[in-house]
Amino acid sequence: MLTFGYRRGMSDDEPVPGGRRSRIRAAALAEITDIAGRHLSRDGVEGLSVRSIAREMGMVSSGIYRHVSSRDELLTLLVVDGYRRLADAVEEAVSCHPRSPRRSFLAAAEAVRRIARADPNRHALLYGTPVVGYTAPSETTEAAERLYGALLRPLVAAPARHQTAEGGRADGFDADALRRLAPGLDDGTAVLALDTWAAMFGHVSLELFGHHRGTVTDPDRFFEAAMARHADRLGLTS
Amino acid sequence: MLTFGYRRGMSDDEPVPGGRRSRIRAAALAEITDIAGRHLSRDGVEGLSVRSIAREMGMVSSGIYRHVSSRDELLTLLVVDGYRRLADAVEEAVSCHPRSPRRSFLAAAEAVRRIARADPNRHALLYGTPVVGYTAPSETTEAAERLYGALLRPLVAAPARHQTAEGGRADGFDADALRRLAPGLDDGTAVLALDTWAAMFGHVSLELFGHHRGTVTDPDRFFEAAMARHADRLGLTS
DNA sequence: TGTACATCAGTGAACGCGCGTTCACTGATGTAC
DNA sequence: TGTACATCAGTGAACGCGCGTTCACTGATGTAC
Repeated sequence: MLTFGYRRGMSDDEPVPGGRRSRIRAAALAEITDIAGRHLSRDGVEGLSVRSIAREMGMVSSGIYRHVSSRDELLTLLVVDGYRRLADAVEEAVSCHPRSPRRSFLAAAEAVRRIARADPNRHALLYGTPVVGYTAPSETTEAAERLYGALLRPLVAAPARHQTAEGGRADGFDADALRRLAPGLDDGTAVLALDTWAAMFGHVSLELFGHHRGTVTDPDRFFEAAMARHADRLGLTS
Repeated sequence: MLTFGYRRGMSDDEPVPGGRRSRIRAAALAEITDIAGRHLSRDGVEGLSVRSIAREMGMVSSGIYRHVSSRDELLTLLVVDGYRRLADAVEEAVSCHPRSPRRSFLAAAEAVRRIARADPNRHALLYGTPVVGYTAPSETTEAAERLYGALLRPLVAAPARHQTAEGGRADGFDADALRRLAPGLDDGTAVLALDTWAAMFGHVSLELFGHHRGTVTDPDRFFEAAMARHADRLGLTS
């Protein structure tokens, strides 16, 4: 659908982007997201409140509702932002090794862990206990898809190492859904990828949520070695 | 240290176990734990409150403090209980297949997932986002050890499939710590076991926390197939 | 066996806290003619 | 260019909520002599 310049009187109530007011508005929303993000990092989701954000902005709590319709919308902003950060980091890591799928894969895994460790409460928002009473809107899944696409990219080059029937359907998953994120992925690699993700996010969450105490002595090395084994399993030799 | 029958005047302020009063006391604590557990299952940790438990017991909120010193102690009770349930289920699953390590392993994994799915909020208490402001006392780690011991049991029979230097220390973990839970475990199996756990808890958490939407079509089959691949990887053939 | 005393489970009121959200409002800023 | 009007970001007060924890107390139950 094509729309021309003349925007006045359109049913869409968003003001003309680029106007002074809308720039100020955008800045305010950015400030809210920024403060909310810092509160999330510091105190976790439970410490995130409309009132505390308003307080830090030097504003009355009800004022926030000019920019955000509810606390849930605040959460959505943060979730989307969290996936964006992860996706950025992984895309960058992958693009550093254009000739080596194995190195790309390992760098992507390290990036996921690095970002998570840098901000455990944000990791917990994405991969920990779902927030009660909050149901993530579709925006969040869309944000996540860029991350998963980036994680799959190095695997498209992986040799088929595993047998799976009918596009994975007989094994309980849908290879085509993954292929939509990373065209060219074969079925057998898709299922190993899902398994690798489970191990990857599993390792990171177990570490951050305190389950490695006593057995894992050097988490950096441990994770690196684990991911190297998964690279082997995926047949990523170079 | 030996103690004889005469307990009156001991510095220990616990009453003689078996006395009428202590039986009533134990029953009250059991009721509190039971109600707390039901509230946890229904509403998650955040919905767990001293006041709501008191309300359901038909008691005034301050009365709970006769039995439990703080909300945190309540959490500890529930965490310990959660590990106990898991450990019970896994031990039973393992003991069903005394001749087949592979079947034992698979049954143990299924048990973990079954228990978690039966009570997602309880799973989240153990393996989800740590509760802010709560630091788990050593009782909880002790309770967890029975679970991990049971999970390792089938693997003691596994053939060494992996090379690891110096008891795993060079790879960032401590094989001896695991051997304390399951004597006879070799280093190479220990590290694969940790990786399998990451994948296992990873799969379960990703599923329960809503990250399988769109890609996993049949979670039962998917998990079963994933665990079968891990059994292969561990060299559990029979 | 009876009495005096000690224990202690449960009461009721209070303290002090923070939260999300609504609503009528003010006053500065933008816009149409 | 000047004026009348519309927009809308931020205010301030209020509603109604639930929470953990303390503390002096009552009264039933146990125990020692």
